[in-house]
Amino acid sequence: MAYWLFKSEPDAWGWDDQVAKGDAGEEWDGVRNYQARNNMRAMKIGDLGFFYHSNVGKEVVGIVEVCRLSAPDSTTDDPRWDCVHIRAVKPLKHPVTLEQAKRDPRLAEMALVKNTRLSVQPVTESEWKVICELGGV
DNA sequence: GCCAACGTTGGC
DNA sequence: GCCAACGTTGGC
Repeated sequence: MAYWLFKSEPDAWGWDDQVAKGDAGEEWDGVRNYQARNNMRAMKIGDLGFFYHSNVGKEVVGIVEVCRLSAPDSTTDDPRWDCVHIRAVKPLKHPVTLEQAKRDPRLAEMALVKNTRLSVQPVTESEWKVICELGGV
């Protein structure tokens, strides 16, 4: 079981939009970055991830699950890009802000803190537990 | 709205 | 294969 983090600007695609898709989930399209794509290619069905709101909120708001392996991105004809589908699992009781993550020494090495521009990131098991703890899950 | 950080592109 | 120019992301 691996853990991940998905970033989205809530104005474009937010947690509420994700929840509205229900168990069917939704294609995580639009990624045009090799590192992010490679992370998605490494995902397996059932892997869990955090749903992070960038720009507006700057906080982890929920937990999602990978429900379809990486496949061609329907928003482009460029064969280089593909993406997984994810579905909402549950919200965090208390969203965990970027500020909180920066303040917690246990999260100092987290990609969210160190590599702010990567839109799909791996999360270690210990980081996962810390965020869940802070989020009241 | 600005700008720093970073990734990608393209000329050489 | 290097590196300058450019575009994009995302925090502030």
